[in-house]
Amino acid sequence: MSVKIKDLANELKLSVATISKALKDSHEISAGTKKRVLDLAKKLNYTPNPYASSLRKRSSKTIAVVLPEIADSFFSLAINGIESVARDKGYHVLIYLTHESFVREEAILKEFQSGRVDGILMSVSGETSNSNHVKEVMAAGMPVVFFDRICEDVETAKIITDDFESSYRATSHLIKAGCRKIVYLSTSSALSITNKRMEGYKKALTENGVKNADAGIVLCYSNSEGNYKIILDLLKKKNRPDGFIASVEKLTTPIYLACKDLKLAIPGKIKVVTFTNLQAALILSPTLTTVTQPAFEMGKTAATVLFKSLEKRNYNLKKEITVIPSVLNIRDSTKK
Amino acid sequence: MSVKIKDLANELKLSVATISKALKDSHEISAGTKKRVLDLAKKLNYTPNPYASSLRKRSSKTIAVVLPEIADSFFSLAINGIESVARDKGYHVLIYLTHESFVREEAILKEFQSGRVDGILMSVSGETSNSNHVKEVMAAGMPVVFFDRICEDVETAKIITDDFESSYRATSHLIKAGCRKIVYLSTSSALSITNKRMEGYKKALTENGVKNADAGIVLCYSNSEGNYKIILDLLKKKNRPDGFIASVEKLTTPIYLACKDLKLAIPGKIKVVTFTNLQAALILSPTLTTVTQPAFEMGKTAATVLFKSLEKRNYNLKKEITVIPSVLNIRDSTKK
DNA sequence: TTTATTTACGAAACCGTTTTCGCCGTTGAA
DNA sequence: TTCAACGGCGAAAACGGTTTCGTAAATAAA
Repeated sequence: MSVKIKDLANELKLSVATISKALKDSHEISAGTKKRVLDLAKKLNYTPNPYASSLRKRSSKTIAVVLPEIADSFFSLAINGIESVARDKGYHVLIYLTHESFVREEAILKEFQSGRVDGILMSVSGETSNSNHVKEVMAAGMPVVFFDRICEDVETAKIITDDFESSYRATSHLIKAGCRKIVYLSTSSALSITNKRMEGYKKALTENGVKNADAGIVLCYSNSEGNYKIILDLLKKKNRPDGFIASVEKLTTPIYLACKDLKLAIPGKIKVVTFTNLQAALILSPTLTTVTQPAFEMGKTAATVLFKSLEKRNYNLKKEITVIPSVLNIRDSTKK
Repeated sequence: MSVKIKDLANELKLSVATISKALKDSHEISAGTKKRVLDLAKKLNYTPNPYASSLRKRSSKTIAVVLPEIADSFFSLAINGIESVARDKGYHVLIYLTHESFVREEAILKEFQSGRVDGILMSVSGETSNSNHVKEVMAAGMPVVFFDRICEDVETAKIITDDFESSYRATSHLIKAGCRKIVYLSTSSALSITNKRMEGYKKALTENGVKNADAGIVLCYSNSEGNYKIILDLLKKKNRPDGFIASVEKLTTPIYLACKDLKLAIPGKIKVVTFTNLQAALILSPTLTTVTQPAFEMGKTAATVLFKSLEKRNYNLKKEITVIPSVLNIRDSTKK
């Protein structure tokens, strides 16, 4: 059994109250006593029981990070950002994966009513179209900060990137490179970021005289083989696309594979741009034009905003939207 | 303030003891009472305070995962595996990143003396050569399961892959493909997995008559530009290597870039194999021969083993070493 | 009928900290 | 000299569950 305050108290002939105060450098305790306590604590290797303290203080010094999955390099980087500031602030971070399932997301959030965490950072699942579960936990006094995949109708802080603009830029770039039949490959249609990206895509098209911009939007399922098949079929059509804009990282492999298998040259026959943070974009052949999101920074500022609200109790999280721009890295896959 | 057992007790004119027992379906409580309690609990949206319960039961239903970083696709997959079984078992998972720093790792482990978690899954940092911090927390009764990057001198369960054999296979494959000057690109020399891989590499070389196998081992630093420079310099030498075996994923990009910049054809002038789980290996050009580790499975079984020891108190973690083999995916980057 | 056992529940201790409040002795001001 | 203020500490009540133990009534065994 580990050493507790009581043990220190017995050893030093002091009360537990005194020990507790001494350990947190209270002004009520004399310098001499403090030193005796600290020395003994170090000697006996005392570490406070976090659960006792959390129970009494009604604060856990831990936050939850709720994500769809970590398969994507975006979330890997985001977690790194989150963890780095959490560690600075002395917070612990619990991680929960929804695996893109709404019911899981609901179940996870419901648990947070209990006060297990002091705050929540989340990126919603692809199935999430309803935000009652989030509103409920917020109504119970739990601060929530969204990053990347947000719920637009929930009034709280949101850290996003310029999905509309970057998609608009990427699409415009394809058009300037000579594409006339650009297909936007999407996954979940429920997500606000997907929709914003689609809007950016559509705006670029309509600005360039394309009537039916919706026609170029193709939904891709989750599993890898299915997506390959979809893309392959697209490319086999007589009126095949001459440009792809892939809204998620994992579509890159099926696109490149399908083009290779059909011997369609990139960028000769078809140009490609992907939303991704993969470093390997540099060594694909051709090198891949990407929209890279500021994943690390988004995680970092999401955490920073959350901690700000945890530290100052009257800090208002509502309506605070931070936009960190993505960058379009033009490479060979969209060469004229 | 959220609803607690006392509230339920008052409402139903029962004692808190009865409520507590009813909620966990104790045989001491009649079916009728149980139903009344459960119904009211659901109606009032009661969620138990985890800290109160953890304090009393001296178990937290949470585990810690201590990792170097999540930059690598290996750890992303491993976390997915860990989380999936943790969720099944009703456990929570705290995540800690050492960023390859030994002092961080020490500080993190020290915190676990307090009983914040019931068990630890870890993959040690690249700087970790000494295992006292692990032994210390284990001496305090905390179960630890290593996966992938283990401490060999700590007696506990370890989930590893066949680093020696897979490296041996990869190197032999390069030799069979005609390579005579194979360089092994390593990062941390402290890690047991790095060393095992080096041993596999050396065995393959010496079996094939190479005298000074150590000469082919090159240490790469952590940052990307530095590694690029090292590789570039290697390739510029008059007696340049004709084969690379890269021990970590992140070396892939600098290798391909350097070869491209020097116009050295892969696999014509130099053949490459990398330890990686990157899906993009399929679409590199040439496609990359890889040693892929069973990352998801390793995470999953590490968690499974840990939970087994948590459930049965007398379960012996010592000496239980599980080896899950890696697979060598032969692709074009090592073509004859 | 008496005794033993079971059923269904409550009182209270307990987990390890934090925090309020009160006490005693010393010091400063009046 | 008296009273207020203060410094340094301890007693005890929280925090919200869990668990042990006791007990009264109901049932079973004798």
